[in-house]
Amino acid sequence: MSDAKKTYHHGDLAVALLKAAEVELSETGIEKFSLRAVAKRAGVSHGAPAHHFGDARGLLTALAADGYKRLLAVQTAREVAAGSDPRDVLIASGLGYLDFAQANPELFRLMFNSSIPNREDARFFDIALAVFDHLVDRIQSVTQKNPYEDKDSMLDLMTSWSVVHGLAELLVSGRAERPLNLASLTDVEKEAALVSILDRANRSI
Amino acid sequence: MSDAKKTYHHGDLAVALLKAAEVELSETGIEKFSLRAVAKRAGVSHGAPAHHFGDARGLLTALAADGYKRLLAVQTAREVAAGSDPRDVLIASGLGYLDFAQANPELFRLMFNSSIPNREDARFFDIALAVFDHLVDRIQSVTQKNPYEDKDSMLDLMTSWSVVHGLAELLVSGRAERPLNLASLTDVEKEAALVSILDRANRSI
DNA sequence: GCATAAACTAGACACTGTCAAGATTGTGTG
DNA sequence: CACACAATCTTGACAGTGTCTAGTTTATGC
Repeated sequence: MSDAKKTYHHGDLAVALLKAAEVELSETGIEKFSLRAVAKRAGVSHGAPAHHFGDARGLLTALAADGYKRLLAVQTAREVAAGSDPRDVLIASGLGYLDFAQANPELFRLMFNSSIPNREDARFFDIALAVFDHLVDRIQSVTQKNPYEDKDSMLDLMTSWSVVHGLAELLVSGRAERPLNLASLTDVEKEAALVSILDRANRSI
Repeated sequence: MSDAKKTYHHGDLAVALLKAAEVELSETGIEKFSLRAVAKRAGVSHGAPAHHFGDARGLLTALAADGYKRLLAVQTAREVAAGSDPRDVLIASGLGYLDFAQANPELFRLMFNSSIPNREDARFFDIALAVFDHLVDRIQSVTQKNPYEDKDSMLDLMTSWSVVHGLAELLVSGRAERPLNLASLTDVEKEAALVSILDRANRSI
């Protein structure tokens, strides 16, 4: 966009549209998201996105899939900084989940709170499964059992996932604000509170 | 609607619109919700709802507030059937939360997954607070401390809320389907699995 | 160099929520 | 009972939306 000539053919409109869509999403929110506004933001006609993504749903599916990729990256970044104890790594993985949600609230809502993304889409399905399987690995490191084979271990996984996801939802929607008195907490105190919650829920593992 | 004469003035259009809105919501989903379709369903012109609810957001705020009332009712119904042990009552309260979510998935999503309802609206705010305070009571019965005053007790509350809410989200969105193999479970087995998850997360309380 | 495909534009269509103006009906006051 | 007034509802208009189609421009392969 910056130093690109204004040619008829954009060059890499697909990625430009994804970037524009994310900015549009984070600024206007998912309910007021407009495909035409995205096209305008990318400096292109309102019909252009169709050729790359089919329809609005296609664009948002691609954006959500990219979100999963970044979610996984944030989680693994947290994990490597956590040390080697499997339980610590599991908690760190959860903190990465919370990091991502708070840093990209509208994208998070697109990924989890809306039925817009097409979950049958291959690329979306694969990366979403990869994120789930990553959690499977984290749990297995703690329980020493494969959740896919051991029923109790899968229940542990669902417990762990539920609390992390639920807490993320409560944070993103602002519902955790008052109960946890977040406004008055430093970043360190806030993280301590979140760790404390994750820890309680995972104590039975 | 059934035996009502087709008069110019409807009589109780407000409640008729709420009912129509809920049917419309559950059938078409929140993303394709249409105010004009609701008006048509109620047999009234597209401009009629405005007089009772202002705009679409007003109608959906009222519907969401009604949802909170019913959520609370489902929870208390579960609780009275649970006995007297505070921990059992807390788990039962959570099961009521899950009951409501699964019985009214789109309404649940409207209440928690969208920024459409106006949370500053007095009626919405009051009933939502009542649901939260109900949880406060349930936790206090277990911890013997007031979460509003005792920090640890509030962290217990947030843990409990997070897991219930997160599990509800995973159920409603279909993400819990495969991991828990829900399709092959009887109702009794399914409830046992859910109780098991809630139990694990609340074990530290 | 040229046919063909890809990329993009521009206009049309049906649909949406909201607003304003007018028609109809209920209600309270004399 | 009559009548003014307010509440209720209809109708039409407006700007905005996503998607479709036809046409224009450009890149690519032979």
